[in-house]
Amino acid sequence: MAEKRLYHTVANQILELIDSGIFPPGSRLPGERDLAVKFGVSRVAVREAEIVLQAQGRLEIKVGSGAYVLDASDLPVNGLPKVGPFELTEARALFEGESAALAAPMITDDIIAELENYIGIMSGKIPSKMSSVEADEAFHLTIARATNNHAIMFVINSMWKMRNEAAQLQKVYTDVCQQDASHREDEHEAILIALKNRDSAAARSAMRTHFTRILEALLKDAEEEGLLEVKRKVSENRSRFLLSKQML
Amino acid sequence: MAEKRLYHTVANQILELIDSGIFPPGSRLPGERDLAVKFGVSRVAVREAEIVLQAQGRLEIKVGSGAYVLDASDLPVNGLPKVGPFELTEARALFEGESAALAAPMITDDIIAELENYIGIMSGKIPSKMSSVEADEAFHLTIARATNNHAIMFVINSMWKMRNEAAQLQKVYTDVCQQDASHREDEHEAILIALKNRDSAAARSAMRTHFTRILEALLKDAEEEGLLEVKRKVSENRSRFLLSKQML
DNA sequence: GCCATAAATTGGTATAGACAATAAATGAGA
DNA sequence: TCTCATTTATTGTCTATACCAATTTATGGC
Repeated sequence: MAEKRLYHTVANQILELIDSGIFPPGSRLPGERDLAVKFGVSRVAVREAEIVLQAQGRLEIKVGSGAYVLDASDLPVNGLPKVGPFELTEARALFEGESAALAAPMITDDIIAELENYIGIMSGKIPSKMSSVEADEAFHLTIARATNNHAIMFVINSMWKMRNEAAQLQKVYTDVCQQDASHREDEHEAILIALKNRDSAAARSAMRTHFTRILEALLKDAEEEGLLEVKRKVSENRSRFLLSKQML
Repeated sequence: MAEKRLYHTVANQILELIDSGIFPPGSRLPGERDLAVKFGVSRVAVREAEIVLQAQGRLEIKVGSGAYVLDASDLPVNGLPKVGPFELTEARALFEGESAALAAPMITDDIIAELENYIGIMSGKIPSKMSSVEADEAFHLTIARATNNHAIMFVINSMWKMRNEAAQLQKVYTDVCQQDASHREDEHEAILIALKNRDSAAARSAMRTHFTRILEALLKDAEEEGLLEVKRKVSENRSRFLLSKQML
């Protein structure tokens, strides 16, 4: 394990101490001076190692206090958190609703034509190498793109990544979607019409209705499985969602 | 731009040199010794800054040769997009508005007390080691946390990261915020009252008003600078924003 | 012009010290 | 005995200097 830079080997040595359980998350590891003599290196080497570990989110260094081990299991992997289907759908209802509302007044005819194309692909009327779910994703991302706001595009894109990168989520979603594809078609059509009319409120409402239906299908689906733990969460979420429906 | 650690400010200074085009991707930047005297810091500080930039994939350091600028465009997409102040504020107005609206019906008294504390810190009435901007950040993130939705927390958190990680954005924001801190106090107070009343619509409206004011301050600020290129963008954004105001 | 060698440049590491923020120990007063 | 302010010790931060190793550039003989 001959590293090029000294601070690399030191960083790995520190990580070994952490992973071996000697310094569990939350604990404070020895001071720079102690580690320096322990590893037989200079303080700057230890310091540089801790700096990169801090940059990687593995340590938190507090001045005058010490370096504390962070929980690596939290969310460093993709930068995306692990979320459940209810959470994600609720968030998408809100955020994609706003995305559509903002896009409505400024959408171009070109983009509307693009959206029509995606709807055609999803319904199978337009042949394409694109799959149905890919067209679905493109539909929502294109609306976000119509806002000309990179922050919004990033958010919508992140939502879809969360959906795709969790295998469990993916299954739940495809189950729900395929089970009533006709609803989905109608809902997408409604969104498109609202955008064509440049009607912000209608676009927001249509988008929310879309996700509302998905969420209700998720709830129904979860209830059928009849797991006790799931049921508890469902009732929680159902009440939450009913509240959020009032906000419309 | 008072950073906590020296190497942070140095790293940002180096990034400015890169982004300004003085040191395009592929070029070699001055030696550690030169940069040290140029920035008026020690060589170690420059070195630590370059180490973190290397960890972030922005630099490649070759022993005996120098530090070379890497192309920032082709680094892994796990990062955040670069967004302008207008985009970010617009997105935050929409998303944080929904965050507050969802939080309102289910917020707990504990969290409300926490929010009150942050407001006190921002106004200086409650002494704390927290800075004003840190309290501001905590205020908005706490509201997102009150939604109990990890996807929403992720989004709001991402927004704040975009704000913090762009040195340019940071400056613009602090300029605008400090210039009328009293407005900010009133607006935060209004948000808190709406949450206390568990009033979704009022919470959304108060949050949007908050960002609306920030955006208008940004527009005014940009106009005063009178740069031609900026002016063009401003007029674009102003019209867009007026449209989004109609949606409220 | 070519190429091996020497010199200058550059990053890498070490040491020692001063400084500032924080935490721990101390002690005076209630 | 408890509380709180003060002192003391610990810890991270930054600087300055020096030396080493790797690389690049200059040099000089061929």
